[in-house]
Amino acid sequence: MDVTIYEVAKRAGVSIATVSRALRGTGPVAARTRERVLKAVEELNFTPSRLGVSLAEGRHAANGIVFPDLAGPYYTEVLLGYEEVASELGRSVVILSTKGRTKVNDLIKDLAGRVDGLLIFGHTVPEPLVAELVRLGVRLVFISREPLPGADTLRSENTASARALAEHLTGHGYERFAFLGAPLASQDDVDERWRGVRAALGGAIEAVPTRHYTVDCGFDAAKELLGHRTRPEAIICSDDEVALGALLAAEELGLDVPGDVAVTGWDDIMAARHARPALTTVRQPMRELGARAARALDELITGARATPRHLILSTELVVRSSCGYHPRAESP
Amino acid sequence: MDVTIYEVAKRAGVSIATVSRALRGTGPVAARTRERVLKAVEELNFTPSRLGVSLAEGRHAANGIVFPDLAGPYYTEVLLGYEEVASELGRSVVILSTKGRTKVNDLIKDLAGRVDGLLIFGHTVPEPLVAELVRLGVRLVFISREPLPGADTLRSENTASARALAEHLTGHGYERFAFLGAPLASQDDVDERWRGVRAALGGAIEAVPTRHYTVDCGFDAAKELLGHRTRPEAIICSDDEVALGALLAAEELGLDVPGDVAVTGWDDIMAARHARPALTTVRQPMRELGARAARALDELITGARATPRHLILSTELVVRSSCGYHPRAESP
DNA sequence: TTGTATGCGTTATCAA
DNA sequence: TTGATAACGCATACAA
Repeated sequence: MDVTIYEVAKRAGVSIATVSRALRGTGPVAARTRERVLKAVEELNFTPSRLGVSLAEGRHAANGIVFPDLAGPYYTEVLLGYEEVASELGRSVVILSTKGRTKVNDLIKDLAGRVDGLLIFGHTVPEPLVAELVRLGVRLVFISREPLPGADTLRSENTASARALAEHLTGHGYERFAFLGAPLASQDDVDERWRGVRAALGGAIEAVPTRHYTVDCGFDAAKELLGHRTRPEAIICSDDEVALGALLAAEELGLDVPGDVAVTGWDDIMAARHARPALTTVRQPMRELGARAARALDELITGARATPRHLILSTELVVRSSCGYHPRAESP
Repeated sequence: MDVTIYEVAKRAGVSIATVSRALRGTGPVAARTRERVLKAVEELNFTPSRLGVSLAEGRHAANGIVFPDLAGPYYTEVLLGYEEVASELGRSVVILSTKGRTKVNDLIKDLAGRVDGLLIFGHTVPEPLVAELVRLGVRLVFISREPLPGADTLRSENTASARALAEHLTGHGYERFAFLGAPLASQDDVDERWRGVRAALGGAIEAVPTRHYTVDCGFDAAKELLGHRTRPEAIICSDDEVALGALLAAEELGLDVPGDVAVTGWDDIMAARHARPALTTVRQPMRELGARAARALDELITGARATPRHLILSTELVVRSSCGYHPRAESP
């Protein structure tokens, strides 16, 4: 844009203060004056400079979001819910992917300087920097991370879901399990899932790590795993994408799912419903995580709430056909 | 952040001008002075205010992106390429989804005030507003839209790919076709695809519109279509998601693909490879579209290039198994 | 009801 | 080599 409040003021024959008041309704303005101002605004096609407003107001009216990668539906879904609510609250969303970036710290600091608050996934941001951000008073909300002081955290329930899933599978009569996508480093969500199923299944489950949580990695690891003479009866995957890979591997090996081997996922991404066979999984409310994060951030920023809050959203076991035969299979 | 350049200056015993110069290397600073400044910066943990910098520099160092929706892999992939290159060029990315939004114009104007340039998908933005943005000198790049004056446009080739696809299908011996996801309003890409296959296939193809370009809509429309007594031998879909829906519909109706009916998609999203049967489709370089858009915008913003450019990226026919039996079927 | 003047945090010009 | 100081575009306390 180009035209400033001064030109509007001059054209309307008033001061810039009056223009500002007329536009924001932040003080008394005579009806006739307001009209003149509005007319000038219209004629000049004036839009207040975001920079000027932000500088004067001392806020950006923008939220940031930091994720490792946007490939795959999980982060996208969360982002969707986040952006929707943020926009509703009058805030823009500035994104930052850390995948393959060097100098992540600088990028995040820059981002922090552009927004009023940050949504951060898991352990995307190095711990020392998190501490620094907290110290600087940056409003923070984390998704899928253990609680920490000075920031909100938002998670999905994992342990109980893991038990429910394990029990459903033992109900099918399975006795030998594998957990595909086992955590190498501690990735909070996956870690909880793994510990949950292991607690329920005891020694009957074997951990099989993947390099990443992607279809391809799931495919590779499952192919290796299923090639063994003594393959597991059921593969519990860390997430739906890994599970999708496992499904493909089974098919390539000529194995029937769930006849020869059962497979389950986690998250309930859209493709889970469309997979053949349809994937049994644990539904995680991804969009709601994003939406809640936006609201939580808003509370923190506006000061509606001062003390951090740590929320755990509940999940739901979604039984489809990849985990075994059911009397009445749920339709996709 | 909180500490300003004034505090640094005071601590270092110099003026703010010197601090600025020392930090940006934009003028002569004695070595000893620089050291004192840097030390003060370090001790106070000073980071220049983005707002101050932007106001003084007259630029945001940020790009915007406007898309209808982020659900589905297409926009996500483009966004990924866009953000990556933008970040490489030192620019943040501010996103805006128009899906389900009222007052889209205001949102877009606000966004335009936050960034140095905008990437816009197809006809997401109302034409009058586009004209206004052009008039205001906002740098614009469009993806998937016919060329217009005053902005860059970036597209994938559609017509020739359509012909190649049509010829491949007639090579299978099919004679009755349907185009699923036919354009209701003019949606540029889909429109070109439809016109392309119609030109190649003539009267042998029937247009079947869907409400949206989603799996669900594809499913519904395909179920209806395949329920008829005289169903087509091959369904050419507007895009992969619609095609995925068609695959599901066929399965639900007990129809074999490609035995009873052939199905093809467009885009080559990740799920296309993993579909059963694997989807024959036209690959579109989605990430590269995003990456190129970011570079084009940068050229426009820095002034490296003044005149708009209209680019068409080439596509590739990807033959898998959903379109018919091949002597040596390509592995997924 | 309106106007003046100041602050917001930089960069950059021009003197010194 | 350094320092005052004027932009940059707005909001707002305070005065009139």
